[in-house]
Amino acid sequence: MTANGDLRSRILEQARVLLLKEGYSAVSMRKIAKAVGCTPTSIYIYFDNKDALIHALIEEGMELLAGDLAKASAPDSEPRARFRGTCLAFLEFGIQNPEYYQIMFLLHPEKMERYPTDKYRRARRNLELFADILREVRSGSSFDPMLSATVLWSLLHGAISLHLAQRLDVGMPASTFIDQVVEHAESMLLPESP
Amino acid sequence: MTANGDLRSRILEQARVLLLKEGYSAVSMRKIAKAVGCTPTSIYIYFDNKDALIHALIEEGMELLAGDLAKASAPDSEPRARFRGTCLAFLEFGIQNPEYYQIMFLLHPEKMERYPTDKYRRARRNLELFADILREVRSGSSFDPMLSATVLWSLLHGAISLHLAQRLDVGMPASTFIDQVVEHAESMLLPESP
DNA sequence: ATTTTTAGGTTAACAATGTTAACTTTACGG
DNA sequence: CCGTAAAGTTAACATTGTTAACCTAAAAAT
Repeated sequence: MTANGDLRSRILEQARVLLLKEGYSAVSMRKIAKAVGCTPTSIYIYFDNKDALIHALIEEGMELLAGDLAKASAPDSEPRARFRGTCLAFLEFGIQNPEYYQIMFLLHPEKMERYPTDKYRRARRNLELFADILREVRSGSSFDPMLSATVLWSLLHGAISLHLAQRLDVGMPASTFIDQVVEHAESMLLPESP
Repeated sequence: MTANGDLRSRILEQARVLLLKEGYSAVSMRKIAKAVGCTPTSIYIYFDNKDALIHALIEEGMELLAGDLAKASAPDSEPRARFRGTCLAFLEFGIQNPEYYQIMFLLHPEKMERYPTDKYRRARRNLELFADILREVRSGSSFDPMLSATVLWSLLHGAISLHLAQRLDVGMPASTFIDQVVEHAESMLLPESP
């Protein structure tokens, strides 16, 4: 049974498929086991518990997002366009990968309490990416780049959250909303301090 | 047994206590029943299912929030101060009532799918409140108040979400972050469009 | 070559969950 | 006093995450 790919990766694959196809609540140890073709207990050989399995999926998502952001923030264009592109990439990721985004950033804290905090260093890396661009554009003026990046992150995260939770007005096209969010984000580039 | 307050309100009360004391996942029909002193099935006489019970708690939270915002947006002060106060009130509500905020705005869509959309009219009412203040300050300039209010909502909601999920840098004081968020929110009042 | 250990996997079970069918009790109108 | 409807309970079902005990096959040790 160890012939065709190790069981661990097959478990992860089917968990991801189930997650993307039927949503988070449909992901149960028994369903994954059935899809993989093993027993539920076998999963516990490779993962301490369901949380650990979900965490592995979070890792996958973080990898994906990091790739998207790295591509968008490649330093081959003007900083302002790069800023805009990176914001858009983050928003796009959330909208196009709702399940990934959900388990990465929207899961109940109580369910994710056991998630090791140091794994979120990758998230911090993304924050630094935004801070770098802000620093580049707003050089000189006295401001805290990481603080501003966090506020920017709040805006983007909130926009994705509301969109995914379908709390936005149905009469408001998503693209219009996204455009407005990015446009507002760009106001962070202006060094106005009245 | 129908002497001391109807069972329905006692169920709600204990559900709220449990929610605030032990968090969402600790709220189970059996625990509520035990706390109230009835059987789990009795709850189903007054609530169709667990979701319906949670929805009733959401109603409570909406009431609370609406009260806070109404107080903060009372038209007895200057519009800009009112705007700042209303933003702060929303942020404070989320931070001071994490469990309420969680079930109101952060619950998994799949778990809340059955929540009747029209109940969120109260949330829309809050949005209109922000839109009104924006309209008042930025009168004249061509802009969509509801769209801007939604972007503002995204910022506030994202800030609360990240704070509640403890995703913010531990070295960053919450008050500093909140201040920065409000300060940035105020940039929406400036009619600059380059 | 034979025994022992160990890693990988299964069977069966436990406790907790939301929910429901069937039964009992209580109250009230005729 | 009887019947009916509401209020509440008992006992169960199906599903969940998780674990203890067992099995099995391969590798290591004697």
